[in-house]
Amino acid sequence: MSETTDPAIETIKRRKAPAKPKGRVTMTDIARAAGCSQATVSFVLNNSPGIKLSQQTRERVIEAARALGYSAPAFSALRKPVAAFDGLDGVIGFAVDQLATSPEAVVAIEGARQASWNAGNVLLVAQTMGDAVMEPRAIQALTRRGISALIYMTIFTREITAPDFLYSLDIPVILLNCYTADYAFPAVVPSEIAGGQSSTRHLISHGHRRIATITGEPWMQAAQDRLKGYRRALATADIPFDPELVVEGDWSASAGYAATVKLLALKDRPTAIFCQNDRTAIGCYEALKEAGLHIPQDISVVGYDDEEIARHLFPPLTTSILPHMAMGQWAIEQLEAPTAPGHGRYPITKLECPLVERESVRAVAGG
Amino acid sequence: MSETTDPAIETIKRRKAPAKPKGRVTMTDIARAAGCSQATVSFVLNNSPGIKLSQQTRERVIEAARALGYSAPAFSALRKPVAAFDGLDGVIGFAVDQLATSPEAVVAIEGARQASWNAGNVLLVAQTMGDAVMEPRAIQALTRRGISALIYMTIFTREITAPDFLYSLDIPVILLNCYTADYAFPAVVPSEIAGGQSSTRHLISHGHRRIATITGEPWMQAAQDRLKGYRRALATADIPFDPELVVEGDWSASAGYAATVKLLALKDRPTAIFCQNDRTAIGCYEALKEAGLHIPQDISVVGYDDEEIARHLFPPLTTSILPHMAMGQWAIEQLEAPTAPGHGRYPITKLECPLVERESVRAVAGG
DNA sequence: CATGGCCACTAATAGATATAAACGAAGCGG
DNA sequence: CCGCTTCGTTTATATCTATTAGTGGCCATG
Repeated sequence: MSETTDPAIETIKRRKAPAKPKGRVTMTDIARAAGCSQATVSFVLNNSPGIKLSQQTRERVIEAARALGYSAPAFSALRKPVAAFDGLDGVIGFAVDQLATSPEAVVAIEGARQASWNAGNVLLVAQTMGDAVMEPRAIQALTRRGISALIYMTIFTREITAPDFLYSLDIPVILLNCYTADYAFPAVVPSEIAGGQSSTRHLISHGHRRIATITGEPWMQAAQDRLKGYRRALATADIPFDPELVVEGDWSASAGYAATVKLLALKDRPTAIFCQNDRTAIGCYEALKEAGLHIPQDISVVGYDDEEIARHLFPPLTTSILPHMAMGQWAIEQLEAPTAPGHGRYPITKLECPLVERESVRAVAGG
Repeated sequence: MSETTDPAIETIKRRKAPAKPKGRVTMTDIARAAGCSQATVSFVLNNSPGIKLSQQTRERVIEAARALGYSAPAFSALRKPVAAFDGLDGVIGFAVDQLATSPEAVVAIEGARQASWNAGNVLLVAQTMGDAVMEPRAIQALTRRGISALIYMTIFTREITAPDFLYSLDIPVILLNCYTADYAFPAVVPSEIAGGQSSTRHLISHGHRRIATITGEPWMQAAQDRLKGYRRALATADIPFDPELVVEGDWSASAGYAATVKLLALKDRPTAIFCQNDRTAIGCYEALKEAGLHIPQDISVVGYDDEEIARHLFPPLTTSILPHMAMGQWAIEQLEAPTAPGHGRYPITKLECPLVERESVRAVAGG
């Protein structure tokens, strides 16, 4: 006896099916939840002109729609593959925790924009403010719009535990200035170790041997790495490491001031100071000037970050450029590469921090 | 013998087709254009898993869909009315011509973000680069999936002819730092006239009577208005206007330098200089120092814009703050106001540029 | 207390989309 | 040459959405 071929039974089975937990939310579902008809839901959601509905009903419907997570279909095929070749308009999302607090975010966005502009890709920027509630909303606002890829940036270089939803996106995700422990996404960060090393090497090559450094807040990755680079450069040049010459700061100008005062009190004063960011260098300048020392005749100073102000200090400060522009470009290039990222394991890419020589370093007299 | 071109049949076919002047593009339309069935279109557009299709067909469908401008429905009711009261997530679009060239854009965005954050609204930023091709794309990337409102900002304060599509949006549009001749949108700009006036008045109130000014590029609105404010302040104080004391610059430091040199060559030197932006003031400082004059003992200087650097000049520069933060907030407040803007005629709102007093102004000796 | 208008909404249905099933062509093994 | 598969697509249909044409209740009116 063939049990599957009786047409009548088949029909019945299919009819029964309407116990449909299809997962998908329909207007009928909303109607049920809101206690009205599907037609009403349609009217409300489309703001159909010429239809009069009570405010009450409207609100109930919208509330129910939100509660059930109703949303328009995505048509994922219509998202343009972010493209280097054709001139069409892909949309790339750029999520960053903060835009305004430091210029780096804007610089990275600018790098990404330049890189994507030629191919005709549009960049949409959203701020997450590192807020657990708003971050998903902000990123949802991007993904709902059918972006082809997402660049996720943090202001501070650091390891992050990516929010869960990053893993379930069906588009390429690139991390900028941060990375995850599981290497699930391509990531790019500045090469702070190399930066610290080349800053220090720069001083060494000018004949300095007593080189002090003022660090940032020690729990920050960047501070650790810049210090590591400093030590490497010393080691490479066979200069013994002297803990006396490392003073802990906190990235602030006032800490730079205090640290410099401390360094000047040493019996064997340094001939050069590597300030691990430009703000610290500002405080350092201040303290040196108060002590009657001239930069760079009496003492050399280098900073880090190449903030706008570094150019306007007197004398202009030799410092290292954070490669945020290049990082933005890199992120886009990854997307445009023939092997656009899926999900797998990716190495962390580090980009160099080039040194800009200005006038705060001079060869040491007896060098 | 023509096999396909019987005119009568052609006509009939054409007549039949327009039976659907619905305007809306459907999958069936795409199918017809791509030479396949509606089902195939559905498969392609949804990237339906488990369905195998030739690359060729896929491409033809996607191409046709793009060509016909197929798009998902927007469900306008689901975009949360930008709301001061409830805690739901409206999405507000922020289009600006350039993000990176000057910090004002970011400041305005920050103002808007702060104002919208509490209400739970998300801000999405797109750059138009003032590009006729990319601007519509960028803004479309915002509007496609439903934003509740659009803020349209330019870097330079000026009158614009708004792109046509701004008029056909069904959401409130606010202009920031620009305005249209037809007053079709609420607009907010800095009150440059009042700013120029209060800068000048500040000098007058410190006893200055010979007050020079170095302008910006004269075709720019801001330059004209600041100059107008300067003249008004003089007039109010019954100080005769002396054309000798107005030197044309171009916002640059080098123009500020040259202009200052010119002013110092006057028989009757000014005792104060109103530089119409901070960069000009930098050049002005330079020239004054070279001439052996001390600020503010020998001569007072005020700037305009309150750029970061104004704080770090020596002496710190008294200048006027561009109210971009406030303008961003204002834009959001308009949206949240009970009478959210539709389309009509709106006055141009001007926000004050507050003066920050630092140390570059001193009362004139015989004042 | 019929009458009619209008308000807020629903029923019915036309129109669109998603998907299961079927179909024809190509390849292939026997 | 036949049956069996697989692939790429269509057919047919179930579902979902938009819209036209009501429906019933409420109120004012005569």
